[in-house]
Amino acid sequence: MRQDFRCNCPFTSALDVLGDKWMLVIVKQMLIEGKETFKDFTEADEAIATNILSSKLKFLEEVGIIIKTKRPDNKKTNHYLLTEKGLALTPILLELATWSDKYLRDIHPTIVNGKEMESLRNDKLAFANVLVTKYKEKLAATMYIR
Amino acid sequence: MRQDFRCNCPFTSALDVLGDKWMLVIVKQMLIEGKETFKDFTEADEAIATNILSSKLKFLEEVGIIIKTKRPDNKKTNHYLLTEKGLALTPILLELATWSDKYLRDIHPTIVNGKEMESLRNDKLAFANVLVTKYKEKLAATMYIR
DNA sequence: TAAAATAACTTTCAAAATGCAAGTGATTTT
DNA sequence: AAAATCACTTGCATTTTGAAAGTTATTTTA
Repeated sequence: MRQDFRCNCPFTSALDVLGDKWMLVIVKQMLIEGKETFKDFTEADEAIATNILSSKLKFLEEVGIIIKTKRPDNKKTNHYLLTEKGLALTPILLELATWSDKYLRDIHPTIVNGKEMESLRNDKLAFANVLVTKYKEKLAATMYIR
Repeated sequence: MRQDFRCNCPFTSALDVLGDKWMLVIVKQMLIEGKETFKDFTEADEAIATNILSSKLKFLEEVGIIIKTKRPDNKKTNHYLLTEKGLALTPILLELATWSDKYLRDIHPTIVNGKEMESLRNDKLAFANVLVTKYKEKLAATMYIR
């Protein structure tokens, strides 16, 4: 899956990479829901088809947003992890959720609205920092091999 | 074009509406490049096909991100304008551009990097405020009818 | 004021992306 | 050793996207 950019606009170029139904959903599942393995993703609420998942993971890796690793004790299971480039998508994700929270309830009233959402509304930057810190702590605490 | 939501996740729901190649590009063209008319959009760098443009404008209107207006002196030309809900997408757009600026240059070196980008890097919030204020001033200074 | 040009689409058809369901092959687990 | 699991791939139908040409109402120009 080779990447073509429509033009030199930074907005458009971001969307050339991220602008589809799945890319940021997968990143969200990794960052917020702790999903790592192929199976994890297939079991998510969003129910992505395995062939699509496969191609999207490949593309996310090509672009450098994730890397594919294994645990030392298991040759079968792959663990997909966010890189710095991937973790840097956090602010985009949080702005998306903030916008949903405020402007999408009129046409989609069942959007979740729990503690997490409140905490995000309260202090977006702090929320981002906690997420990224926790993610990095998980990486540091676990043995992954490329 | 009816909208279905995959689940109740605020992140995913935002992407159910915005997650494609075109939605946010059109919003960007309106907010940053001052585009208003059907023709304006077809002449942009991104070169959207007219049938796609037509369907996306319809959807943006359905969702409440834009409204379709006319000027009092012209019955032919439509002017598409951002609503509050649409203007509230500004932070998402700026985060996308910021991410491109920092993380996409490795695979796309010709991304523009001028004064605007520097100003955005410098103070994202101020940049957002200027954009939104200017847009609202334009609306206030011009006669549009629904 | 009639003819030409323009704006905003729609239609048609081809190509690409998405999605479902059913494999496959290499580990792991029982 | 057999069964189960994980990470996919394949085949095919459906949906979305895209290019190109056509349509209609309104403006502009000669």
